[in-house]
Amino acid sequence: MKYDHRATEPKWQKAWEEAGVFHAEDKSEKPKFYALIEFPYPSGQGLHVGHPRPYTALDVVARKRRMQGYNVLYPIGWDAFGLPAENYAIKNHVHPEGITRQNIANFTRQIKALGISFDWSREVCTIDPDYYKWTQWIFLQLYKHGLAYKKEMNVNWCTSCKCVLANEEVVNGVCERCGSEVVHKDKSQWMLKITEYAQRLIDDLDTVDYPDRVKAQQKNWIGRSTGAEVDFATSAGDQLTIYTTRPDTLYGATYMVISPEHPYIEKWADQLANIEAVREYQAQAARKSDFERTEMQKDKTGVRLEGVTAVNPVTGKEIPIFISDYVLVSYGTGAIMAVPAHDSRDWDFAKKFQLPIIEVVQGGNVQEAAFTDCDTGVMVNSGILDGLSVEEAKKRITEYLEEQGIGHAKVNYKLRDWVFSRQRYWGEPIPMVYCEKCGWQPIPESELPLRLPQVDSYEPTDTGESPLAHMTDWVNASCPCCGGPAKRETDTMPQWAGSSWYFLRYMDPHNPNALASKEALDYWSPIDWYNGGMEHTTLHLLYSRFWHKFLYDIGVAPTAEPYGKRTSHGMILGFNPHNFQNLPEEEQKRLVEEFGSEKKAQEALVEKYGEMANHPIVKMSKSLNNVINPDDIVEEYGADTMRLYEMFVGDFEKAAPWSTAGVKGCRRLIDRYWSLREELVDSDELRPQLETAFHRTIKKVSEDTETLKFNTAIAALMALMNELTAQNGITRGELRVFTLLLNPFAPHVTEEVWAECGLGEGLACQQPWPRYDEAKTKESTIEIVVQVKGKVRARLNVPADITKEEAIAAAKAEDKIAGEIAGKTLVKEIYVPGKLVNLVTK
RNA sequence: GCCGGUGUGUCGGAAUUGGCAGACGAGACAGACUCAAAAUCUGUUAUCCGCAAGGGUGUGUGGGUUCGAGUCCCACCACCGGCACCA
Repeated sequence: MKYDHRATEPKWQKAWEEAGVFHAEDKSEKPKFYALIEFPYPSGQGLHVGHPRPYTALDVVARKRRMQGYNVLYPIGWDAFGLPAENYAIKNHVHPEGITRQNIANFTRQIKALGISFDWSREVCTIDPDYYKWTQWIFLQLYKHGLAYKKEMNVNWCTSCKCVLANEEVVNGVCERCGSEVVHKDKSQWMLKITEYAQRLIDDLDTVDYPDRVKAQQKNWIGRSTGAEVDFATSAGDQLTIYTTRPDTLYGATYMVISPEHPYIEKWADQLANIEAVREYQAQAARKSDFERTEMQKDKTGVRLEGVTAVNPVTGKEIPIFISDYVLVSYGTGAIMAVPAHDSRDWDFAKKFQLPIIEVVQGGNVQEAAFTDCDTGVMVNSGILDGLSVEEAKKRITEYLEEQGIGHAKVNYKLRDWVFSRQRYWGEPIPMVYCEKCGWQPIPESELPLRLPQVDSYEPTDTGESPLAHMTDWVNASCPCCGGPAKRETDTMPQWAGSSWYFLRYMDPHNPNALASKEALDYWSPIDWYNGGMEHTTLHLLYSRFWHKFLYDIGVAPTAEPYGKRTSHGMILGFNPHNFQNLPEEEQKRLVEEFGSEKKAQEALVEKYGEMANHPIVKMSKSLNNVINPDDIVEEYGADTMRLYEMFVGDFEKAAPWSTAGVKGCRRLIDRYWSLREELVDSDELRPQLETAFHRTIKKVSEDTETLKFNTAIAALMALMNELTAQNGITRGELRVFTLLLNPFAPHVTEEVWAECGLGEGLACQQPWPRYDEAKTKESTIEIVVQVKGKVRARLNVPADITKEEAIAAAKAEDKIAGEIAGKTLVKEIYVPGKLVNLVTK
């Protein structure tokens, strides 16, 4: 009888739910294990085949942990505020909450059909007032601790979303979400002082188990650099302070540059002979979008300030000051000393404006190009620094600046404070009111949650005002301080707010008095294993670490870091139907005939479909018609097959293309497993000829599931299946072990076999995980390879405990080897235990 | 430009970290079953020379270290991800 997944899978899903086997216990003698996946945004498209990959991976781990005797928390929830729902709602004149609830229902159905062992009793949803009450509460704590402030800022503005963006949300000068142009606008915004945590966000990476690429990317984003601030005297009387990472090159500073937004320009306006030209340049710079600015990178522009000059504090020479947009107002002090000899940007600028280039570090030809090497050069033309190395000179000059009181060592970060308000409807209201008399005031905690009001129109406005601003009933409030009239903040929080702490709510999801009880937080923290996408490394992952550190500082969270271990999965991609390699053979032939060669044919495809045609594997998209719907796979092959395939498709950490042929291979494993029942032998033993294979497989599967090598774990199960098929029949004991090993990957069919064959009491997923005996993973006889001068010349079957001398003697005695080495001098004999003998002759 | 990563059969990918390259799966080919097809089962499947036994070559390229290199070192090429006028 064929395995019928359509009947079997829902049956067991229901059985698990009724038995409540995946509920985490609040109080338990067992050790705890908290596994977390990034909770999904419930989009209108429904589940993508990419979603189940991380869910299944941690499900395998969670199920195995339960079998190993852990109290496992593996929760799920919804990151449900967000722009796509809002935009869809606007377009179709419906309320975003309604369609979001529908999407959640659809996601729930799809995820449940996969048999993931989530604890659904702990489901959380960021749009529930009971949930966002605590998101708002955290905001109030941040405010009370001086970490949230409102400030007139030059911010990123997405022209399509009509909304400000955090720096982390601007990618290559365009909006991370919609790809539209990002321009700069001055707006008053709520900001969170993530910069206050910059150093700790770097340092504590040493205490957590994250992939190196994640740590590197976060460090890179935070962008710590060390250098010095130096004061330059100016003819206007003001000190102009600059930041440099190369204080050693101070003697080579031949001019200065300040950013177009630098406040001194206004201050000096009266003294500037060419103020019109300066103003014109400022206006130009302001008009440029981020995208244009990066495009123009190489071409340096600027205007010299006529009427004000500075003095190099070590050479005493008078030097000019320029404004240029290659100096950013938001980094350092917004002003630099320019050392064209040793900085390529300054060099470009100096060449263009014919400024002097003075070599202060020997080792290059500074008239040809800037010499930026810090490791080899020796200081010259540098007074007290002459003869020193760059490293020594940095130290010496910083001491000197401090002695003279004109500078000091300084650390800078690229990280900026987090722009936290959005001019949109569908987000958590910011619990603040503005009173003419008292300024910004937090609303009392007793008034939380501050509910998002129902509105008729929530279209974003071009003026940059939130749609909530039209809701006068809601906007008008009283000041918690003086009782007078006040207005509510009408901007809402960004999507990243609710996801910055959701993992704490899972620990105690229904608590009305706190975001979670102290006992729950103490028991479950930290998260033992968090898996998520690389795309969140400098967004969600960084933001949530920041919030968690804050909650730790105010005594709410018990650990300084939220996640003990972080892993990342690769995306599931699709085949590009426009790439030559993916075309049907006949079509390939036809194109080669038409265009002359494969290369020409591919070029023609690029001509027709664009640059993207060059990539054989691409993201799935509707327009390419290569989207796979998980529902179809579950329907046709079953959830177990889907799960196995997602784990088997390739290296978990790398992107992998979906292949329906590959899915069939996984279904075959299930069918072969299913048919084992028909030859069941009533014995609890592992037969001797299979004992080693079983112990090895238990070891392999146990280990590989800990290190994300799900693909090789499944390969080991397939290999064991091949060995089983080669034997007649299968014992009850063998089927029991195989069933338990396969259970975390394919929970439904294994549950069915467990019950049908009466392999034990209770559910398969509640059995103890199989153990192996290290001694039994080794064969009694082994095959060793005999090499002569590193080339394989023979193979020998020998006892596993053979000594070096015996092995070499056996090798030499072998006919073929004897012939090879006859008459030659043996210069070396190498024996690698259990592996090989290598005889080196001359 | 800077940081991180990858490169292995027709394809997805293995290789206990320096020790038999190509596990496992897909595809293809052949055979069995079938009136036939599908499904299933059994074999073959890196490549070159050879009837065969056997031998040569082979992990992006070029060098090196080593008895031995996919793995380590140096240089380079290609691709992917992140950052990017951050002083």
